[in-house]
Order: sequence, then structure tokens, then C-alpha cells
Amino acid sequence: MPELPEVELAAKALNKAVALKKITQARLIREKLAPDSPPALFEAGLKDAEINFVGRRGKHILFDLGNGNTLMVHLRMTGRFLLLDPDDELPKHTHAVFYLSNEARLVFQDQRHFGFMKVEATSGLQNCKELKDLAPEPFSEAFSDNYFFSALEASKRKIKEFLLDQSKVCGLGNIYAAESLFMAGIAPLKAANSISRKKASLLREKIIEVLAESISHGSTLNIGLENIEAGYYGGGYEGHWRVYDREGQPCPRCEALIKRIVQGGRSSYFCPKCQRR
DNA sequence: ACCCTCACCTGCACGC
DNA sequence: TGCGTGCAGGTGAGGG
Repeated sequence: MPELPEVELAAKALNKAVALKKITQARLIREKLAPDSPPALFEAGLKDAEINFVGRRGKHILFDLGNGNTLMVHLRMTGRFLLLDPDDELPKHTHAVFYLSNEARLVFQDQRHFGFMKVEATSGLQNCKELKDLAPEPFSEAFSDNYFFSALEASKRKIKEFLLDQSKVCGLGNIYAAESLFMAGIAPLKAANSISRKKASLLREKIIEVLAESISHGSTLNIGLENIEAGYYGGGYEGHWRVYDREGQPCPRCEALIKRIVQGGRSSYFCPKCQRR
């Protein structure tokens, strides 16, 4: 389910929970979870590795390991990490188990089987196929007005679909794309290259604002295992959506009824009055 | 380049 | 109660 804020919260919670622990053993239960490497190689790349740090790039969670490897995880729609108590059974849809040096078990669970993992040499990480074309981080200097406007100018796509393209803007998904377009007052069907420099600047600002707002809502929760969970339910942000999943409800700004259309096979929600162009 | 559909999966909410 | 339909926060492939 997660977009950037949820992945950020999950990575932070994981870092808190497992940094400086050792993976004494990794068990791949569903082989296709790590499609790029045979199970034995995957497990060997993790065995006895110390976890230096857990971070993220875009929507990818990165476990930086002391053995020179990085474990990369994409949660896709329903992936989640859980820390099990000693006498807990493995939950349904558990696809990998990491046994840690403190006797804890870190479990990867994924109802829809879309998530994936891979072990990469940390030295070549930025060149791997998942990361090499990723857009700059929204919170970084590189995600500048100039960068954003140039990218928009070069694309004839509809802005909503443009925002979902991780090589143009990374971290946005269906919710925050809709929310940032609403905040900037831009219709989802508008062509990217028809957006003015001024509107582009506003949209960039709103993207950052909406993502940061969501992270801050989530980060007010207790730190610890709850936060690993929290990453999957909107980071505490659910219920604050202004247009997403509110078809037929009044716009928070003008009371017009929120519309739902389908773009690229996915729902787009917007206010037909506030987001006319 | 762009846009559409399908595929990968399970499960939930809905209407009949 | 059960069964069919459509929907779900992601992304890649293939075709027009």
C-alpha cells in the first residue's frame, strides 16, 4: 500500500528496531519473493550480516549490511514487516523470516505477493535497475523548481500519470498524487507541458508539503513495533485525505462534489471546481 | 512518446 | 448464505 511517507516511517521504525542486530539466518519461504537470485544465494548474502542502518530510496527500503551487501525491499501494495514475539506463529502470507541476534524474528508478510527483495553489492547499488532511473528525492535539493519544470516541459502526458512516474518524481503514489494536485489546484487531466512555471513551482511545493505532512502525522505515533505497523495504514494520515477516496463528498474548499475518473486504469479523485485547469 | 489493457495475487465490500 | 463483480496505497510488459 505504501507511498513515500509510509515507506519512510517503516524504514525509520525498522532502523530503530533492528539496526546493529545481526541476521543470524535468513529463510526465504516463497522463492519468487527474490526473483533475481536463487534462494541459497539470497540466504547466503544475508547470513551473519550485521545491519548497519535501514533507510530508503524512493519506495525501496534499504538494509545496509556490514558484509558489503544491501538488502533492498519493495513493499508494493501489501508488503509489511512484523517483529514476532518468541511464541508467535508465523502469520499467514509470510514470505521470508530473518532470525536476529537478539532472538527476535523479523518477518516479511505480503498478502498479494507483489513485493520483492534482492541482495545487491552496496558498491553497485545506485546502478541497479530499480534505482538507476529514479527521480531525485522530493526532500532533496536536486528536486528543484528548475528540475521539476524542465521535466514537466518535456512531457506530454497527463499530469496525474506524470506524477506517478517514479523516474520523474519519486515517492508519489495514487493518494499523494491526487492530494498534491488538489492542493495546487491542477486538474489531473492537464498535460504536463501545459503547466506554467508558476503553477509548477506551486505543485512542487505542495508535493513536498503533502508528503511531509503525512510523515509528521505518522511520526507522532509511539516509536517501536507499532510504528512498523503504522507504516501500512496511511502513517496516521488516513482520514486526512482531502479528495482521495471521497467521490461524491463535498470538496473541503468549495463544497462542490468530488469526482472520480479512471486514468491509466487507476482512480483519480479531484474537485471539478477547484481543479478546473 | 503516449495510452490502454493485462498481469502479478488475495481479500473485502457490495448487490442480487 | 452464497456467488458474482469490482475495487485496492505498485509496477512492468506488450500492443496500437
